Amino acid sequence: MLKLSKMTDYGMVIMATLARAPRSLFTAAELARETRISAPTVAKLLKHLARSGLVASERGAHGGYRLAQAPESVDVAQIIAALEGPVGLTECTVTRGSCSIENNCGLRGNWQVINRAVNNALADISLAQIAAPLPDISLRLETDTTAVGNPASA
Amino acid sequence: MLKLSKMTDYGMVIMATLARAPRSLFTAAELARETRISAPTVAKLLKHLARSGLVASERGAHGGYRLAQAPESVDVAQIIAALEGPVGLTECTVTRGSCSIENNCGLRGNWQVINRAVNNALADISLAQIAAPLPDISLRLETDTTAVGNPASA
DNA sequence: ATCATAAAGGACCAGATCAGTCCGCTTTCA
DNA sequence: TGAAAGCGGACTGATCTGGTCCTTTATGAT
Repeated sequence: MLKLSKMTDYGMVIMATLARAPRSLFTAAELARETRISAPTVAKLLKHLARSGLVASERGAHGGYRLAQAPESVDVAQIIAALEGPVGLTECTVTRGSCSIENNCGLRGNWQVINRAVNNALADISLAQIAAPLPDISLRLETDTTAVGNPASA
Repeated sequence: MLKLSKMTDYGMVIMATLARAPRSLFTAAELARETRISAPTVAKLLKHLARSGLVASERGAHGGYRLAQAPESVDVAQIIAALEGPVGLTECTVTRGSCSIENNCGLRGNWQVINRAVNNALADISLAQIAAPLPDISLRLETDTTAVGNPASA
């Protein structure tokens, strides 16, 4: 299905939550409550996000996490990369010599281009757009907006 | 890493091989030899590809597989969809009600747009381009063609 | 007719990966 | 000094993936 891991998905939700109050400090527990994701999982994710510099942490009694950068300057590709490594549809484009066919195949170069195309698609979308209550991004990315319908109103 | 399954990867190699002789009939065994992928695996893949209409099969003594459509009119997104279902980065965009957060999340609509962007990137590349010995596709998709080097010469 | 070839379909298994939890340690503030 | 909160990693159970095998069906050749 070419889907990203649930963890990454959760991570995106957490990032979106942080992005709606970009300057505020949240404890892991608060974020767990807000997102309905289990506390240990949230904690784990936040550690990863902190290590890759997407969120800033403050330790100690009144510690917590906050976004490290403005929501507008973070993109989806970055978040995905932080949580599951760089986008690479095939093994061979990331780790050479990992595929038994490598010699016969000859598609390697082409895959690399495809990866870049996908990556660009993801890099075109900012965290701010993801966090926005609703459409916003529908317009500029695609004319055909089938099935995006969703009657929310802040 | 947002990668597709090895099976899909192999499937792509098989499709590329078929595409280099679009009218010829290949037995599963021949394709296995040519691609260096194990025979049972190739057979399995071909079954899937046949069911989704990307390859045509002929049973019986002189049977085999051939491409069902011209390489130019098949795209990467189709092949991926055939082998691992429709592109959908998150569960919720494919199967509603599968995510425990679904209500709180609010990103669903946005994800759908992202999926479409990725899908378009993949649909922009034809099987013919994938099967081409080399660059071809480098130019039109991306200016930055770092590391596509590969000294093949049919 | 019968046999060999080849695809169709599905059952099956071992191993890897993933989601999720838990622990002990460190830092900060009251 | 103790409570709150992050840090780092180990661990486990369940799911999924890759890969194999077997039986059945269809076709062509002898």
